[in-house]
Amino acid sequence: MNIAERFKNIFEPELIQAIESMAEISIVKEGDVILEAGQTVRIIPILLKGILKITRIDDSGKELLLYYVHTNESCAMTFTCCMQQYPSEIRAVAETDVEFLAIPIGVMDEWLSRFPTWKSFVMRTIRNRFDELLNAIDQLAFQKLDERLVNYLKEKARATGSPLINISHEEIATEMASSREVISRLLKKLENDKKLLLYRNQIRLLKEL
Amino acid sequence: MNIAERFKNIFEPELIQAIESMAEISIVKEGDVILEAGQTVRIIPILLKGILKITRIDDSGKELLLYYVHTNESCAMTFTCCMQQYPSEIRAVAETDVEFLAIPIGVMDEWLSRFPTWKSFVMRTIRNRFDELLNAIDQLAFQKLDERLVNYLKEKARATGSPLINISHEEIATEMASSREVISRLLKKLENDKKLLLYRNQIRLLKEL
DNA sequence: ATATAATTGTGACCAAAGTCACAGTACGGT
DNA sequence: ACCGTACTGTGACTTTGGTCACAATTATAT
Repeated sequence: MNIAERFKNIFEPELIQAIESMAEISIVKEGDVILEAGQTVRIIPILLKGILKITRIDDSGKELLLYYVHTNESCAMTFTCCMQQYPSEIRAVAETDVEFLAIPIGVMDEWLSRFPTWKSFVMRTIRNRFDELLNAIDQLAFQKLDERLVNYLKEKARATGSPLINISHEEIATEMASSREVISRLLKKLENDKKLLLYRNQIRLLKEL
Repeated sequence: MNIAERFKNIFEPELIQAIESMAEISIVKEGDVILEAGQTVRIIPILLKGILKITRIDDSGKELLLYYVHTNESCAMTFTCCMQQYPSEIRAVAETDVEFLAIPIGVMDEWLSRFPTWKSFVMRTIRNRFDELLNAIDQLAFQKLDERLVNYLKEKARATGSPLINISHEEIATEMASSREVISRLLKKLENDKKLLLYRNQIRLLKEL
């Protein structure tokens, strides 16, 4: 699908033209790091295909999943970072193979005044990310680990569109800033409760979950 | 201090004029709720005096302090909420007596395109609030309660500009989504370690903290 | 095919945090 | 001065989650 076709419902024609003339298409493989914490933000990504995973890294290297960026979405952090050339606070990794439009950050300021649809897109994105960060905070502050795990699995399934999740217990533990043994035990309990099925490097969520 | 004087370094003259013609000044007392979770956002507040406390409320009523809004600052949530008239995700309470400019949300969209200094103010605010939410997430995900408590106390002292904090253990427990007994014990330990002094409804932070 | 590495399962133990119960203390109002 | 209430301190216990140790299983590479 070309850019004009894809965005004709959310961006005005002049903006689509501007995007076509300024943006480059980037393609990265699953697992590739798009943006490392601390790096300076150089482009605004708009996803054409695939899923980005946004995580927060602790000084000691521990990690926590914040949210996913889906097709036709962008990452709010880059908007605000790029306005003043701040370094990134987060890490963005390709959760699947990913194709995205890379828009140079220099146009941000001008587009914001010039294109109403860009302004709404930016504001909508920022709002969604705020909500997701608040959701992460809710989970951490108010939920126990077993509830967080169920939520994590459901989100993962929703993001990938499949109840079959390919991941090891170790990876889950990392993304939830917990430890492998604890996750293994909680998963086993969920399996005993007929909420899911466990395989090696794979989990099948059942409708009971 | 009048508005023109106060904002002459961050807002352009036309914007200051616009603010003067559109904004009302509101005065609220310590403890007053400016915005309740779920309420629709009707104004953008810019603080002239005092401190706002922004908290997140759980379904079950549990609470968590997110951040403070200081003089000359605004709250990013309202920016993004008001663009599309969403209900508020957070509660805003006057931590001290507060005086603020109430700007009707209708002007937001136009000002964003029309005044470069308003655009930077909005973006800077959003960026700061993102950072603060990320900080809250770091605390919850990676720090133990005793470290969080120390951090909480330092923030409180910084916000109010005094090492003498007027608060009960119960209130601290609420704002940290913990329980009173645990907070009492941790505070006692900090007192034994000569990091602070405990009084009734009052805590004095020592320089050793 | 076999060795090696990665993954999973589990028991035992520990540490952190929450809960319960209750006592003692300080404060505010009459 | 006295009473009722809010606040603080603390011991005992429970739950949750993290750590250690080690076994069993499955995948991968040579």
